[in-house]
Formats: sequence, C-alpha cells, structure tokens
Amino acid sequence: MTSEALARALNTNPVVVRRLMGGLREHGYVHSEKGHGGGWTLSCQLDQVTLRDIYEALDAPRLFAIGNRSEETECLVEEAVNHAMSSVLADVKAQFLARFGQITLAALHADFHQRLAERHGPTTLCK
Amino acid sequence: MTSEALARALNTNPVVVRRLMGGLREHGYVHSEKGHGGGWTLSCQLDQVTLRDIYEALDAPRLFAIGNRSEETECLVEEAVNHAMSSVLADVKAQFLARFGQITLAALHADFHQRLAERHGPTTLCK
DNA sequence: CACTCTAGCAACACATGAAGTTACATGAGA
DNA sequence: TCTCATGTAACTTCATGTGTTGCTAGAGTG
Repeated sequence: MTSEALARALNTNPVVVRRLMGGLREHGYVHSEKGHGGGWTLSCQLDQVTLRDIYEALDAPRLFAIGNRSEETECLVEEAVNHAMSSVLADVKAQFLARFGQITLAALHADFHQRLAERHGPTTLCK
Repeated sequence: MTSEALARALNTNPVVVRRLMGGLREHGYVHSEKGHGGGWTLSCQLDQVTLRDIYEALDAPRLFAIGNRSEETECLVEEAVNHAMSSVLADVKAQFLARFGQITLAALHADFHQRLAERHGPTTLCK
C-alpha cells in the first residue's frame, strides 16, 4: 500500500504516514519500497507484535498530560510533591506498558473480523 | 497568604493561582477573603485530603497525552483499536486515582519536614 | 534516456490547549 | 474615600503535535 492510500484511509497526510511508518520500519515491522510499484508491506507476524512494541517503535511518545513542572528544584515542597507524583506515574506507566504488551496485532485483527462479521448493512472498507 | 505571595513562591502569576485555588475553595479545602488583610487560608485537615481530592477539585484535568482520535467512527479497524485502548486507559486511570487517593497532604507535609531536617546549608523557604 | 511513481526528508505553516497577562469589577478594612 | 485583596473575562504568549510544501533519490516503464 502506498503512503497516499494509507493517508486517505486514515484521513491524514502521506507525509504524516511516512513519519509514523518510519519508526515501524526501523524495528522491522514493515518494509518500504521506493519507486514505481513501491509502497509499504507488512513484514512481521501479527501475533508476534504487541501494542507496546508499536508504542515503543513510535518512540514512546509522552504518555501523561500531567507531570512535574521541573525535575530539579530548590523548593522542598515541590521536591516532596514531585517525588510522590513521579513514583505513582512510573508505576502506572509500567502497568500501562504491561497491558499494551499483552495486546497483539493478531488480537486486534481478530476483533476487526468479528466486528466485520457482525456488521449489518453495506461493508465499505477503506476509501 | 495572598495570591500574590503564593504566585511568587510558585514562580507564576496571581491570576493563575486564583484560578487553581478557586477549585479548591469550591470543595472547601481552602477559604478566601477579599479586601484588606484578605487572602487564602487552609480550611481542611491535611490527613483528610488526598492528591486525588486535589486532582478532582482541579476539575480532573486530562490525564493521558494519548487517546482515541475520535470516539465515533465508521472504521472497524479504528473501532477495534479504540476499544482496546479505551479499556487499558480506563483501567490505568483507575489505578492512578487509587494511588493518588492514598497520598494525603499530611504525608506530603511530613515528607517535606523530613527533607527540611535532612537539608544541609541555609534554609531559605519561600521568596 | 526521459518519464512517472514512489518513499525520504527538511522546513515551514497551522491548530490546539495550557499558561500567563491585562483590565476592570467587587468587597472589606483602615 | 483610599488601599488592598479576590473574582473574572478577555486577550496574549508559548509549547507541542499535526499538516503541508518543496525538493531529493530510487525504481520501474515506454
């Protein structure tokens, strides 16, 4: 599939697709070919790759919208709060990664087919 | 303490302080007085209020920096991914709230005093 | 060899939301 | 009545993620 086709399916821009896919390519989950007839191909086993792998291949984007204002501070109050917050957020992030690590692409693939089978009405897939 | 003094201590602006404190006041954690000699006073027991209470008094700001692009979609693939993501994020958020619910302001207060006692050198508190 | 189609990439533009700022109204003491 | 404080709306600034443009390079086609 070309970046252009993917972008249409995802309602976004080919360059955005390439940026994202670049991370996946570096980890060998997909492969890209330039030139005529080129585009992206899958190059992994769906049951061998988890959402956690994807998250990390995408360079582990910031998970939390909250956090310490600054890591280093002179203020002992801030220090105490930072310490408590960091500890909680680290544990929670670990749980997040563990959960994502249990969801394979194969599971999502199966879920998709389940939804497709249950779907009434016309089944237009991608644009 | 006045918003102005708090703002100096927090390296921010009095209006920002008032915005934040407003949430705390609505929940009865602090009290404010206008006019000459006015300002903010604490009006709760530190061991009765947790970080979770504060978080919720601050109107439970968005916790995660990631999430579904849109809740409603025609796309079955997106639907499957959203379902998996939402489930994980909801559970993780619950764990976050539970952890924050165990941290009282009294505990932070104690931690601060511990740090203060251990501190070498001059002890300048707030500006 | 020229042409077309594709990814790769840098640089720029835009959108969103949080944080900070200004201006003014209101209330309370001196 | 003057000063000092909060309350609040409106505006500005800043950071970040997303989208866009323009160009390069590689790969097949005629």
